[in-house]
Amino acid sequence: MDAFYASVMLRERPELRDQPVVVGGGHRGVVLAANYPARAHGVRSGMSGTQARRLCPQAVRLAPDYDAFSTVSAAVLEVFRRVTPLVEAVSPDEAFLDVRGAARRLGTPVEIAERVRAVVRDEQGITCSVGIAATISVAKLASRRAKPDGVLVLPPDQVAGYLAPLDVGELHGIGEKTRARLHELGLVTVADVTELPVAVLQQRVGRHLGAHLHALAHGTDRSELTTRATGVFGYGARSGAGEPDRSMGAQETFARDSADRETVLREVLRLTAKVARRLRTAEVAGRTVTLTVRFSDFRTITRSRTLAEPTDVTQEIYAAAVVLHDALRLRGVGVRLVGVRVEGLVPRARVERQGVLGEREHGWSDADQAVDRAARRFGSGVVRPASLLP
DNA sequence: TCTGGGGTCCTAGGACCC
DNA sequence: TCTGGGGTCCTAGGACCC
Repeated sequence: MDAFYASVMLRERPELRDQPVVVGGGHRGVVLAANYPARAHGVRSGMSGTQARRLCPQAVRLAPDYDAFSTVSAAVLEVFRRVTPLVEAVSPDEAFLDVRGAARRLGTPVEIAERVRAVVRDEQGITCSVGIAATISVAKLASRRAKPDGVLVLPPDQVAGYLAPLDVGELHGIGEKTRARLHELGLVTVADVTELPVAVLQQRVGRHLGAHLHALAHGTDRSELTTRATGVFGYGARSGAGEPDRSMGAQETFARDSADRETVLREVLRLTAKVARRLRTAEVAGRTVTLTVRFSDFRTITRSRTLAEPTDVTQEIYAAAVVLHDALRLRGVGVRLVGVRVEGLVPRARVERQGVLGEREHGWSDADQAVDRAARRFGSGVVRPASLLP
């Protein structure tokens, strides 16, 4: 989707279309999306709201409507799945489609692309762009270059010529750090990389990255899709397609840094409850609990603990998080953000709970389930720990 | 009033096992 | 005068993506 979050918000405010509009970027926040007029002023998603306001003070700032994003995201994913079941959703607003099997039914890739674009436009009122190629990374690059509202095809015989003059940083998967490192090595363009044998690349940047970089530069990275829909507002898991997620987590930046243990732990509990609920909804449980703490100076650490068996129980995850927190002995250190993540997820059906002698017949797991039932019936947040009451 | 939140994958060292 | 080699698991950090 083109400028997804901004485009969705502008459906309700069409009069703002030609003005610079920024979604998100409130107090301590970053820009979720900027429409093209705002981008003309240099505003980009991911940029701090402060910086965006400096670049474009006249921009209209809209608060994100996550319900709308989630609805549109699911609808667009459905449009993709009408084309092919081979969909790899990479984010709420983007996916790879393997259309090799759809040709006889739906026509050439370009015809399929135009059809998808028309349906998304007509049904959802937003525009999107499509890149077509034989591999993931080249398709991704083509779609970026097709924006906004366009289609770009890169046939295999044109890939090498197209990639050659580009900066290595344009390759999908080569970020800021790796780009800088490659530049230091004298590898500035994709052509510079293709001149080197894979063994030399591996020797210079490491075995894995070297092989990956070599494939990216030659346009020969993977073409098979993973149907796991990661972090896409949970729709992948809910639709039952593909593998389960590998981890689930939640984190939040405080409105003001806090050095108070009770305040920090209250937030940890709130985040834990949220994550545990998502685990239960997805019918998975996890063994490793990771606590993330970001300090006032932005230094960020993680501490993790692997339990004897997977859990989806709020109090068990929270207990682990508290142990991790207290082991840090923060005492008066300013905390900017805390996060809780559960990894090593397995389907709950596969978890055999080990009985403990003397254990109560009913425990926290029953409490969680009761809370879940109440939430389904009366809305989330109707039952919560007393410490989280306002 | 600098710098969000959701993820995946890789690396590297140490413990542990055979 | 000694301490191999292969594997897995755990932990912490970091790069990257949107």
